[in-house]
Amino acid sequence: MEDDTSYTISQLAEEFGVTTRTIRFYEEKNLIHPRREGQKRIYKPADRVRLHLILRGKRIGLSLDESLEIIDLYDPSGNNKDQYLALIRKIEEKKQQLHLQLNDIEHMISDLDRVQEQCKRELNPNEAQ
Amino acid sequence: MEDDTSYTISQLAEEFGVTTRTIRFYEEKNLIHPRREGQKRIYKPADRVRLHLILRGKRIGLSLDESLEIIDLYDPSGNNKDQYLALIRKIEEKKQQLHLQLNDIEHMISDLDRVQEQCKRELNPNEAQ
DNA sequence: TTTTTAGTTGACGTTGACGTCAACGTTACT
DNA sequence: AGTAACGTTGACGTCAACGTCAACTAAAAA
Repeated sequence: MEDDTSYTISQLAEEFGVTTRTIRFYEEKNLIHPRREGQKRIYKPADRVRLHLILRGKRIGLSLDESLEIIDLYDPSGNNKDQYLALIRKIEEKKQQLHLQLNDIEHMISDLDRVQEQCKRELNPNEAQ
Repeated sequence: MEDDTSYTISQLAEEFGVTTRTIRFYEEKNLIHPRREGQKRIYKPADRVRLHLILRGKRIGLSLDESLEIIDLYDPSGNNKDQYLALIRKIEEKKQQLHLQLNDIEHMISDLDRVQEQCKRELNPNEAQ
């Protein structure tokens, strides 16, 4: 049942539109941990997912460290009750942050909507608003 | 009818939780243009709004240049038909970008929701889900 | 009048996130 | 055996977005 697909560094680079340098840099910063075959890196689906999460994080303005924090929330690396509770709290915090960002973006969009409407009114001053 | 409120640099810094250095830096980058009284900067409500927009941009991961682009969309600095049409298109593009970000964030939130639910299930394995 | 208390202008330092070589090692063809 | 094509490890460069510090000015308070 385990997926034995694997990728080279340039395959992933191509797929996600980043350079190989970038991917190696992420490894240097401990965001990804590909295995080695000889001296070459080989990437498994799990690594691909991590890369995907990092890049999604980047798109919404997270730093690499922040993305790493979120990725770490995915692996329940501890197994006792307290750690689960702590994890749930952390996740709650992250979600709140994200909701704040959602708010900012929604405001920005509706601001732009207003400006756009104003523009259109300038163009057609005669039409009923 | 004009609002003659004005602010010092440190008032704004305090209000928005940034340093005065940051605000001066934004001026150096042509994001804000306060007037001078002697050699001191004096900030008007319009400047405050610009600062607010910049910081909102930062929170959602925009660069200063990107924020500036958006801010510029607010001032219909041109007045002919073509310029309005161009402006409307630009705004549409920005909105689309923002919708993509919205999507990323929503996905991230629902991912975290799932992880959190899974955590809770680990804690109470007996309860009906 | 001296001393705080803002504020100002440089100039240089720093940090994060990579880019850009250079020098080298495999593997795969020809 | 030679030569591409792809990979590797340093090491250094770069750019944005500030931080830090020094040396100065102006106004206000003690």
